[in-house]
Amino acid sequence: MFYRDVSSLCAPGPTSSRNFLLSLITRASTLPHLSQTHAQIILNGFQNDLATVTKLTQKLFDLRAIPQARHLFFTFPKPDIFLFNVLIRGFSNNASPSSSISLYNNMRNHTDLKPDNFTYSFAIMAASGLPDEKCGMLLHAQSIVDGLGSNLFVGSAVVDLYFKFSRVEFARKVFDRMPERDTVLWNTVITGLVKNCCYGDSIEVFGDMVAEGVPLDSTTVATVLPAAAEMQELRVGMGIQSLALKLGFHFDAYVMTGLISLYSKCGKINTARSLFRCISQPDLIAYNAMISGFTCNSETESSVRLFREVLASCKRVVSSTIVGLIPVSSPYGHLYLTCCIQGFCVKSGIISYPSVSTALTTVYNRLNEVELARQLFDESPEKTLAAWNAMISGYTHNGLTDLAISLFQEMMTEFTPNPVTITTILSACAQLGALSFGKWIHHLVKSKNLELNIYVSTALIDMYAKCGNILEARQLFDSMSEKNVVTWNAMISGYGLHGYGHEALKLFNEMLHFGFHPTGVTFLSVLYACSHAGLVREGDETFHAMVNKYGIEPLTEHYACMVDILGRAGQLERALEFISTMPVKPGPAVWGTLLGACMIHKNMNIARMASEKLFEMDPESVGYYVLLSNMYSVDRNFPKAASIREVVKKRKLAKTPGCTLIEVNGTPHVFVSGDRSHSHATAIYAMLEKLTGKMRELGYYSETVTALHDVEEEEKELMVNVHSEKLAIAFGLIVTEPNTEIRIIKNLRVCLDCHTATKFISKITERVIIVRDANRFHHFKDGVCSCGDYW
DNA sequence: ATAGGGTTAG
Repeated sequence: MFYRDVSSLCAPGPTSSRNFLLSLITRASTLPHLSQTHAQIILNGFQNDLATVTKLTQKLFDLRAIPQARHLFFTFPKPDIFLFNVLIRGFSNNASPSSSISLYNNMRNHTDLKPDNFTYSFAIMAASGLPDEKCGMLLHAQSIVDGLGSNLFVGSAVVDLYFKFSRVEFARKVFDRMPERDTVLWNTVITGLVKNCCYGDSIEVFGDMVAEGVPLDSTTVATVLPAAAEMQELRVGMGIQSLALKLGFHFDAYVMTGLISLYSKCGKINTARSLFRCISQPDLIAYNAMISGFTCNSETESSVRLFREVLASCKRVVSSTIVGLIPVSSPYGHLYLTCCIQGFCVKSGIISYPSVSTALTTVYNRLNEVELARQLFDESPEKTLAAWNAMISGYTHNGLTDLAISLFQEMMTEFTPNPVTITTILSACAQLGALSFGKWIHHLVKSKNLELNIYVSTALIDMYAKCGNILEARQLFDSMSEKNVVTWNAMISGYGLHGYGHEALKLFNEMLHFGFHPTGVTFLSVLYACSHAGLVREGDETFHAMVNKYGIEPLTEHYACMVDILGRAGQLERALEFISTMPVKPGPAVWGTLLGACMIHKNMNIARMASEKLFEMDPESVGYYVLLSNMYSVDRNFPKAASIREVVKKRKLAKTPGCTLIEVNGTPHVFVSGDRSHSHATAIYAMLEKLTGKMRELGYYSETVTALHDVEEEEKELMVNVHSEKLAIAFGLIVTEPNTEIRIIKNLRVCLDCHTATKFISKITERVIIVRDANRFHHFKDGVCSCGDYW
């Protein structure tokens, strides 16, 4: 408002020339200073001089005086295209892209003005900050019409625009069709690919750039390094490093920081440390990179020490410094440290930074302190999308999928989900087996052009596999141009889940053929597949390759899986021998698996031994008592079986109630054993009775012996017939069209009787029935189950 | 015009 009365601000002086006024504008470093200059401009009669006003407007934007700049422009009688450009850029740089665009439209109404390459470049940059891509695409088309499509400035802006809207293919097409490409254009493509998680592609483009002899600059190197870091491709990163050394910008501050981050992320913390020591005066960002490097390599002490150093050197600590210090990647055992950091943040006020509270929320969630996490989330004054994502993912990881989904729905009223939200919620869908919700998310992915995001597509594969749609998972897998280890792992474990052992092994070999390095998870997926398909020799070989060829140390899960493979195949003695070779003490998972195998092969001696270990290690878990009791029943040793059930009763151990879910038209229906609460209950029981009759004719009889354990003998047959699986299937038969698939999900393992019954039902009704239980998938068709009655 | 560190994810 100080523009209204300017006369008081300036003393009358000698008449200034235009050049003198221009230099005054350049030198003005504060707003009052500039307004004084403005007064002088008016006094000297230069208020309608284009060059002077343009420069003044530019300066006003530099000093973030947006309303003043706007006022100056709108009171100016005849702006030229250059002045328009200044305004369009100014608004765009000051977070008002919509003002830029309306100014651009305003400009188009002046028939005497012709937009130039700067106009388009600035307007397109502004459009990339809008919520919708349409405006940018229109501008792109208009720039082509005006013959500016091949202009380098315009081209860079267009490429950047498409990347910002995840239109990776569009961006690449524009780039490919540019007749001339300079370093900045190449850099823009590399940056865009990295931002869209196309790390491999960005490295490839970098390679093309080198091959074509395009001059690199430090920006090129600084942008491509994070791609190598993210892929943990140390050798690629080192190749880039040596190139930088040859070209003379290895010691550029941006490059150095990128290298520190590269080595840290590839686990070479000592190299990162010595690079850091090379920097004589590290800036804050270099410190941040080093602190976070220590943290993610579990060198918590070094991290804290460096942080203290930053504090002592009177450098201002920023939120990202703290974020790097928070032990997100290695939270275990750091609850106390996390609380201390939180204390520091509260005292210093840094807690109000969303990134800080989000990182703290994550650590609490990873330490299973869900309530502490939720409290932090609730107390955050500004809830960013990342904060919501952190909390939703925390719920998902802690098995609280229903809370995750309701929080997601709450979030949707404020935000539109980003790739992180989508991967998280897909993981919740996978856990729940919520196929139709997952499909809905898939549509969302398509509408947001996020199919090329490797996290998203991998999560989709995982979701489809875990929700029973293995073919859809495979189609997605085949359509992906870029895959990483996790993608392969997801597909392999999907095959394992469905009992397709040979497909899993085939894929594993393909993966090796393509040069991917298998991880511990890869081997677990392969072993799991072997166990579900009864592939003993293959499992054996895989385990040995993992240890001897790939040098991966097996975890308890790997051992348990091997015990499962041997045990299921009836090689119980070998399984026992295998356990004795374990370098770590076998835990409940290992003995539990062995007990399960004893159950299948009716080996009482080893079962007794395994259960003794289990009761000792894990007395609260009721599952083992059930298994042992069942074994005695099979052995016709009913008194012993009953005595074990007594123990369970006396210690008030509760068995997880079995329940089955079926989704019809997107609505979930949950059944428990003997359930009569469903609105279709009468029809369901009538259907079951009809089916049971037909099944008996075909030779079915209830497997009363092993199905039940804590129920009196006379109740057994009655209850077996109303297991939740059967209720859900009967309901599915009633409400779905003939010949359609029926999919159900059981929270525990499907029992033998239900398994047999489902085979009969699939034959009688000519339906494909897909059952997901706690362990795997069973595909029933024409009286046969894909698991070969071996699960 | 492009640029290094940091939060949320498979």
